[in-house]
This record gives sequence, structure tokens and C-alpha cells, in this order.
Amino acid sequence: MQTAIAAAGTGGRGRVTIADVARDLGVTKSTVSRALNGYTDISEATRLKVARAAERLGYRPLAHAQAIRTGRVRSLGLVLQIDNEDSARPFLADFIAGLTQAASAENWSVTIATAPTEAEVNTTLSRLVDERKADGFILPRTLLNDARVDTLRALEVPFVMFGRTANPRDCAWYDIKGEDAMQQATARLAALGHKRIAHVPGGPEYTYSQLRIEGYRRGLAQADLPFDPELIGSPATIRRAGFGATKALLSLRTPPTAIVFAIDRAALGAYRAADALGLKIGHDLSVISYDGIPEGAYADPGLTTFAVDSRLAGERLAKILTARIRGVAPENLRELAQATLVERGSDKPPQLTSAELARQIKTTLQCDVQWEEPK
Amino acid sequence: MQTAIAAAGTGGRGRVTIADVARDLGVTKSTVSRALNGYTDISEATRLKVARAAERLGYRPLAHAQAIRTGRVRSLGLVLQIDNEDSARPFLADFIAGLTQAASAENWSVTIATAPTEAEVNTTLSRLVDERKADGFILPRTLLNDARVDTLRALEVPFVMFGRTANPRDCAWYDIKGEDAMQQATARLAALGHKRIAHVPGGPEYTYSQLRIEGYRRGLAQADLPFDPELIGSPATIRRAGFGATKALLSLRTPPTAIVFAIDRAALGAYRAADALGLKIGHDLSVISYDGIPEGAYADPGLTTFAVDSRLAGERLAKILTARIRGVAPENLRELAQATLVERGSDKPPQLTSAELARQIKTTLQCDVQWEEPK
DNA sequence: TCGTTTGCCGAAATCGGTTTCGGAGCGTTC
DNA sequence: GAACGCTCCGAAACCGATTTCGGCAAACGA
Repeated sequence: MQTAIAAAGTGGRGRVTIADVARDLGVTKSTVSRALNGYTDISEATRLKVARAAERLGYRPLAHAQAIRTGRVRSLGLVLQIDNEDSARPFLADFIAGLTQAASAENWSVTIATAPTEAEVNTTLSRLVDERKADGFILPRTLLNDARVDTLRALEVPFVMFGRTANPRDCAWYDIKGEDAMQQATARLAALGHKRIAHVPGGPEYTYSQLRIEGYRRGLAQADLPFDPELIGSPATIRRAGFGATKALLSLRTPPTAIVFAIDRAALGAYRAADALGLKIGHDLSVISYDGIPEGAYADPGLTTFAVDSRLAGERLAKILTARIRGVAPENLRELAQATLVERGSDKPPQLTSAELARQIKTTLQCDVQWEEPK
Repeated sequence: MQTAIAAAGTGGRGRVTIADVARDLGVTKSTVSRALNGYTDISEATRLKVARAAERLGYRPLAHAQAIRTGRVRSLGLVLQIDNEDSARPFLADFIAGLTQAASAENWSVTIATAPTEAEVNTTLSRLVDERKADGFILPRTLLNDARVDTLRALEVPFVMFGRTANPRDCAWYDIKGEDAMQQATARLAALGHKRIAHVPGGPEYTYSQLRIEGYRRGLAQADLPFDPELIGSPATIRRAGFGATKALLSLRTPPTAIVFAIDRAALGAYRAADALGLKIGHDLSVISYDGIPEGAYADPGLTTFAVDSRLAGERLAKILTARIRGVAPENLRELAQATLVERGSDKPPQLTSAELARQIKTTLQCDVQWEEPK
């Protein structure tokens, strides 16, 4: 019994294989394969013939059939750490859109996995490597000392970071110059007349955190403002922590009249703190932040922030990773981009001096202001 | 001379193959394969020996090597439509987490792709089928008449819907009974004393929309309240539309004192509308909604809503799809779950009658209230 | 006792590609 | 004119699994 007629539609039987193309042209499979893969020992004439025939017959190689010999599955890996703390990631969709779009443009696919903890992210990573589910990985949110980097370095698997890291050996990356954004934010507030400008950094384990603090300091220097360590708040990446950091900064003897946040979500916590202290953002306290999450637009007043284009980031990261997998040296695959300022209403000239502000706050602080968790 | 492309990261030399296991045991590959895959013509003793040896040597079959013969790549496909309108999908991360967790528990992976339009989602779908990137697909946000379903039905590719559809042939699904939530929301508002309760549905192209309207009507009936077609607002799935729908409803001669929304984001638009009209949500206008997006917790007052567990949804969908791929009949793979009420501050007893409310609104409406787009 | 079944496994084909090897054909060179 | 070198392609091995086929024992039935 033979497979006589190609059943179109069953999505499997009627598939055009390389053998079909070869038969159609009266050449061997190996010729077709080499012609299609750019080998140099194929004449230009043959290459054209093969390409046309492949096109005409609608031949498309099966990635996993190629993979068995080449070891490449034509797939980019993405392992997300999703804990309960901040499972809501507004830009994830955009990021993935950019990633998949760029990947499929080169006929690659994207394989995605998740894990709750840093350790499990690592095991997942090596499992995926072991099972050859991906040829390389995209590492979002890189840490100063990132175990994922060590893992992949040891396994000699290509990867690209969204962010930078302490030891750049073997590392390709794409990153936004958050430090420049912080510098501009600080300078901008200074230009508006603020003299006491604080900074609330992100998680110290992240590489960006240190960089952004430096950017903040450059901004101060640029505006000839002194650096006061007191004005570096406690790290905050979520609202609650932003609330706490803001409250602490405003409780200083000479509180800041403006705060530069490294993370939008933390900045939104400042709105709550201001509210609780009877202050109005954009009036009594100015704020500039970074990320560009949609909620910022709906805050009152709107949050002035440096927005990152996460879709573009996804696109670039995919491009870089495929290049890396093809063997381009990591040193040549490092790209930096700028965040773009979105002006809304949270940054205005100071209405009060630090001293006046302090007096106003003092009375409110008598009754202890607590964060109340929204349900 | 041939083009030798240097592969970055060979990452594959030390792999344990089925041949290694066979050699170790002094049997053939076919024995190992059959033993591991539950063939009945293998003695229990041999099966055990093989299983132990595989475990001991750390053998793990290569999915794509199996795929070449079986046609199955052990991967679930997810194609997201990501347009500009609502690229921010707060539950996407949770959904993906559930999906990947359940998938990897059975040693499957998840392949993800995106497309901007409905048509391109369809082409992407058939491309993935053609390239065998996935053995089956998860279809989120099913429409009343869903082209994706037609496509996959024609291709005879397994799929499972997150939602229901008009023609259930060949369809497996998981869905939340949004209609029950709407009914409960309506009954709850009625129990609080509201007599005029409106409903703002979601997009009419979605299956859930019709169902939720019915749920709303059941809720009215349950509370012995008459159904007034006037109180069905225009469909809204984003803030702006929710703003418009609310404004229109409140402009009625006898406006509602409470609104049941099918979509949280639309309900957040109602906050703006209330604000613009000088009304206070939870006081002059009560609102109950559906989805459970995080922003709802930060609204003032917090949005009472029926939350869906999207992580669980992802898990169940993965389970159902793998079962479907294994050949379980779709009729036996249909699952419904309930949303859970999250009580916050937006639903309270009415402070004003409809007539009083109308009078209060009338004055404000003189000056035209317009939606202002947050930047 | 002699077929006949049954249980269990080995040999080999197979899936759809890639890659190695070698060898025709042809032009150069001395 | 023989040796040599190139260009270009065919033959066959190979990748890591699955699956078909057939056959050897042991168990069974008459």
C-alpha cells in the first residue's frame, strides 16, 4: 500500500519534502539542500533552479527535521520569572510582540517558559537547553550578578541580555540608558527651580539601579547641586515601597521638593504618600519617573516619565540573539537606546521651599500615616 | 571550499541518546523505545530495567528527534492578537505562567506568536501548523464567529478555546461563567436597594458579550426588576468607551443609580465620567464590574469586581489541550468555572433616587463634558 | 508428541533533512 | 599528452528517535 494522493488539508500527509523538490528537478536531495543553504559548491544556475522549484512547489523545510542533524531548532527561548509580587507586567505583551515579530521575520519561533524563583528559572533554563527547545535565550531584567549568565556561559549557549551586567564576558546586550534619563530628569527638575531633589532607586540587585543612581548624581552635578546621601531613598519597585520611601524622604528635616524615581510603580506609591500627607503632586511635590507604564497616564496629575519602547526592545533583542546564534562575536552585539520623555503634570516648579514643606508635613505626621493595602 | 559557519555554543556533545541506553543494557534501541513508550509487547521486567537505566544515565529523548517520526513536537501554540488599542494586558503574565507551568509538568513546551490583525492571526496560525511548530493551539478571546476555529477545523488541528463559540462542533473549551457573575452583580445591587440598574456590555463580536447580557437580565428577573432596553449601554471595552457609555446612561431622563460593567477597563472609564459630572462612585453611582484587573484596586473607591483567575485558566487550558491532542473527544473537554467576587467600595446603597440624580446631573451637563485623553 | 499460539525482542526500515566523500568532466600547465 | 587542479554534483552515511516485521522460545491445546 502506498501513499498515493496527497491529502491536502490534513496538515501532515501532503507535505512537500526535500525529496519531492529533488525529484521534480531530477537532482539529488543533497543538491537541493546545499543550494538552499548557501553552500559555495553549487553553481549559480542550479541554485536558481532549485530556489524556483522550491518556491513553486511550496517547499518549506521542517525546522525539527533540520534540527536533528544541525542541532538548531530555530527557536528563541524566553524564561520569565513570575512571582506573586508583581505578576502584572504591562509591557509584557508589547515585548513579546516585538520579539515574535522579529523572530518570525527570519522564520524563527519563540519558546516561552516561566518559573517562580530565581533558582527555578535557572533549572528551567538548563532543562530547555538540555531538551534543545531553544538555540539561545533572552534574559530580561539582568542582575548585577546574574546566575542565568553563569549557567548559559557554562553551557556555552548563546544569549542576549535586556540590561547590562557586572562581568560582560561573552555577553551581548540591548539596554536603555536609564542613567541618561535619570540625569535629564534631575536636570529638568533643577531647571524648574528645585534645590532639594531626591532619588528613589530600584532593586539594588539589578544592574540598572547603580547606573541610574549615577545618572541622578550626574544630573545634580550638571545643575551645580550638592549631592546629599540623605536624599537617596530606600529602594522601591512597587507602590507600597514607593509609598514608604516617599514618606521617609518627606520626614527629613529638610525634605526634598522633588523626587526622581527609577521605577514608575514606585512613583505611583508617592501619590498615595502625598495624599496621606495632604500634599498635592505637581504642586507641593514634583515627581519624574521611568518606565512609561499605562497607569501613569491615569494618575492625577499624570505622571511625567521616561518611557521605554518595549516593543522595539523585543525586536532588537531578537535580532541580536539570532546574530549571536549565527556566530557573531558578542562584543559586536551591544546596543544602547534612549528612553523618551513623556511630559505630564507631575513635574512643576516648587511652590514651597523645603523649610515650608517641612513645617506643613510635620503637623500631619503626628498622626501616623500608614500604607493601606488595596484589596 | 564550503561555507563553514561557526556555531556559537555547540552545547550538545555529551548528550545521552537512546543508543547509549540500549548499549548499556545490551538490548536494541527499539526495545528501549518501546519500553519507554508503554508498548504492550515488552515484559514488565525489561520495562523496569530500561526505566531504571534511563533514569540512571539521565536519558531524555529529544522532542524534535521524536517529532520527525511521530509528527508531534510536544509543544502548545499560542497566537496572540496584539493591536495598539489595548496592548497592555495585565493578566497575560499570569495566563502564560499557568500555561507554561502545566505544559512543562507534562514535558511540553509553549510556542508563542503574535499578529496585529485577525486576518494575520489566521495566517500565522496556519504557518505554525505548516511548520509543525505546535501540535495544537489555545485560542484566547473567542468570537461568536471565530475564523481561527474555522481554520483549525479545516486543518484538523486540535485546539481549545478560552471562551465559547456559536458552533461548538469539534470544540473543546474552558470558560468563566461571566453570565453568572453578571447575574449576581445585578442581584447584589438590587439587594442594596437600587431600582434602576444599567448594563454596559463588552464587544458584541465576543461570545461572552451576549451571555453576560443574559446574565444581567436574569439578575433583574431574580430581583423582580423590569428590563428596560434603554438601560443597555453601548458596548465598551476600554476606558474611553466606558466613559461615553456611562455619560450616555446618566443623561437618560431617569438615569440608573447603578451600572454593571462587563469589563473592568470600561468601568474605570465610569470613574472619569462620574468625576466630570460631579458624582462620586460608591455614593451617587454604584458600579460592579468583571475581570479583576489590578488597577481596579487603586481606583478611588476601589472597584468591586468579579475576578477571574487567569493563572488557573492557563493551567486548565494546557491540560485540556494536551488531552485533546492525545485524542480525547472534544465533547468531553468542556469546562466552566466561576469568577469570584472582590468586594471593594464601588457598590453601596443608593443615596439618591433616579429623579434626584437626574436633577443633579442636568445642571452639570449644560457645560459639555468631554473625554480627555490621558497622554 | 506435534502443531499452534503467545510473549518478547532484534533487525532493519523509516522520518526529513544535512554533511562527508569521492569522482566525473573540463580546462590548464609544462 | 600526461599530470594536475577546479567546479559541480551524486551516492551514501548520518542525526536520534519510532515503528514494522519477523523470528525464536516457551507455553498451550489436542
